[in-house]
Amino acid sequence: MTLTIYNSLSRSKEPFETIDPGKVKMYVCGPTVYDSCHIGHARSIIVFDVIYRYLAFAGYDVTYVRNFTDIDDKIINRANEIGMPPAALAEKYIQEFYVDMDALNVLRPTEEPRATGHIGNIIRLIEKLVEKGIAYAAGGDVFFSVDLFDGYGKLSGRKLDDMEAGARVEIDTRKKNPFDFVLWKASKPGEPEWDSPWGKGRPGWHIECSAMSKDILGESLDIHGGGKDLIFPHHENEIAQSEAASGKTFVKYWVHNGFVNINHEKMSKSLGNFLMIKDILKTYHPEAVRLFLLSHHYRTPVDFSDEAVRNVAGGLDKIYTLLERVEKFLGQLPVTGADQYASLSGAAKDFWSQFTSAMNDDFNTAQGIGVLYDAVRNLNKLLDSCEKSDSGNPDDAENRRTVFNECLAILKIGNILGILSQPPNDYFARKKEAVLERQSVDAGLIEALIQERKDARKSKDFKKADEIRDRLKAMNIEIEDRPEGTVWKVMS
RNA sequence: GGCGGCAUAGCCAAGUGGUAAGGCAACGGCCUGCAAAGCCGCUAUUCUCCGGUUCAAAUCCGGAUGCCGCCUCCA
Repeated sequence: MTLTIYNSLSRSKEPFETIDPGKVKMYVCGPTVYDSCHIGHARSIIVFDVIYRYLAFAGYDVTYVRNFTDIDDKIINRANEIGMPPAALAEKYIQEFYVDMDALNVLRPTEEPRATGHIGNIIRLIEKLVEKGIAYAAGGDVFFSVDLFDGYGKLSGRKLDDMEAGARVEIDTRKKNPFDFVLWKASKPGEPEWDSPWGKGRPGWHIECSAMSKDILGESLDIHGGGKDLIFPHHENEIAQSEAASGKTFVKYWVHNGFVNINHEKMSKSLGNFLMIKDILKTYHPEAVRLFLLSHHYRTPVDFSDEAVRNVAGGLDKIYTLLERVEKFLGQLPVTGADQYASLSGAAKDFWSQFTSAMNDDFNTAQGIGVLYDAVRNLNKLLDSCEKSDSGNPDDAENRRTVFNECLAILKIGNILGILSQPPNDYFARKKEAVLERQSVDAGLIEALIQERKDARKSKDFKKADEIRDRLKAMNIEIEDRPEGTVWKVMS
């Protein structure tokens, strides 16, 4: 089955055919680095991280570019507020961005250009537009003339005539059309500035992406992604600039992810309900955040609530519990590697093929996660029968092969989704640490209580044993009496 | 005013013409000293409502209601 992708431009799913066979040129709008990243950034970046992983897995040679907008009004304003040079502020948040992304197990793109590293290219692109008569200078600024680009509005479905000029933004009288947007902005005293044919200034937001994508990927891209809110005006303007300059189709597939709401409300400054990644990760395991975001189709809105994430975190525990079980059974977990796909057989192969079918249908990770849980249940069942010597396949070697295979399929699915990346012990240990720290509970105390309970059980004092168990439960600690001894876990 | 989206069980959520995935929660069973974990079973004759097309509709078309987003920096 071939990959189909929903294209915002045609508003329909289309078969994915790359410009150059076997190669994918993908550009995704990265953050403007003036503040910490919030859960909305996380969704966008995780969605495209999974798309990147999947395309690479599918055998494409993917060049993935994600930029940093490191010069912008917001950065300058914020820098002035706190009395910091704009460049230093940008650098600070770029470093913070990497901390968040590494924590979320996001792969580094092929290239991560910064706007300030492409000023020369940006100026050349603007010059080209001015030469073509599509852009015009006015008092140190340069504007793009939307009336002179025929396709303006084709991505967002807007017609210039239908839009309310000046409805929410003051009309600049120097503009020929109120919807003309700025390509180059004259600098005010004390602001970061670069020399240009129009005087000292800095680039407008939209032109940065057009210039950087062109420099690194060329005039035509396969995929351009970003949040839904970027469709207008940002991506509409990118199309206008790039296509006006090159005369070629800028992007084949426009991919946009939906928003994250918080308790049914949009994140906004006025509500003060921005959830920053670094704060969320204090409470939830990063893979739980990934699994939560990916359990909704990327184009639909997601409502973030503690209850919803906690439910998903429970599901992740379940999968790691299985991995722990497999590790015990096999001695070690299978290692994922591209060459091992061929070895998948039987049920493992079926699950894997169901997963890729889901992914081939416009990256339907929600459906794919359903397959993952099916595979988990199946493998648990198999281990149940393996552990009972009187039933199941008596051939131990055959059982081990099957367990290995099915576990490999699960890990491969996890690898595409960017989860199940840790040894189960580390996963549970990390959860334990987080909770113990939050509740200031001592692990030694827990061990002591478990030992005390063990003694009580040995002497058949079940009343006392149950009391200890209740006491641990009150501490959010759950215990399991396994054949090999009692283990404890933190409840999600 | 213009453009667009969504409505599926107690909750979350897939499913875009062939007879309702999955997760969480609840309940019954196996297992267990009792639990937990795991497994099995059970949980939507039905997909906001009203019409229409079709042998066949949650899926397509028309209408109604409700919720939401974009048009301003925004992932």
